[in-house]
Amino acid sequence: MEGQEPIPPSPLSPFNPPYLLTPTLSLPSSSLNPPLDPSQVLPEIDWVSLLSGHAGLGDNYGPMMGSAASSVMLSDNGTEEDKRNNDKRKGSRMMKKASRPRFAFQTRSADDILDDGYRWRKYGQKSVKNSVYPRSYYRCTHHTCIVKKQVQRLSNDTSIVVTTYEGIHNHPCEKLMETLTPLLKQMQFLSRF
DNA sequence: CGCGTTTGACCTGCGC
DNA sequence: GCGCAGGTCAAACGCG
Repeated sequence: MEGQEPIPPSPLSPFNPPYLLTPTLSLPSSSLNPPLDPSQVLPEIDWVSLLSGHAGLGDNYGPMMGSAASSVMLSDNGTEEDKRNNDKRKGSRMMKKASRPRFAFQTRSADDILDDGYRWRKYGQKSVKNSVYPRSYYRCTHHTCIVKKQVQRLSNDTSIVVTTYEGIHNHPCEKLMETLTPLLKQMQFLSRF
């Protein structure tokens, strides 16, 4: 992937939900990186486990977010309706195999958490095999939103963070709304004249 | 006090 | 069936 020309964002991208555009990523200095060469990174990261859908890696493999990251995208449309919905435990403990779109990408950043405008709550952290760094699990804090993301730093290139999103936000980006609300009010005010 | 993080336990899926 | 690895829960804790 060449990553130089502007690449239309993927419709499945969590940064581009169908109904709204999020502002450009506000990453800490030096985070928006030169395009990564995935061939250097892919061998180490376990994309299959990261994306852990059963779809093959090659299914949807393409660039996204311009030069910000190299990425892997796939949507595992859970074809088989799961018969194992027997979540007799507290609530629905083990989620059925996700039928939500998953999207992974890499960023070069000193911070594990990139500010994508949404609010996330960490609900777990696990050390994973073949990786020095643990994988962190986050959920969107919006009460109606079930989007999750996983964040993991590569062990052979510690400047690279792999973020995997699962699902699409069903609510507006809060930071964007914060930014836009005053503007909208002003526009409404001006439009009266 | 509310919200977010930490962390150990628990659960499921999968390979052998 | 067993063990391992990954994913989630929830109590405890910290912070503003």
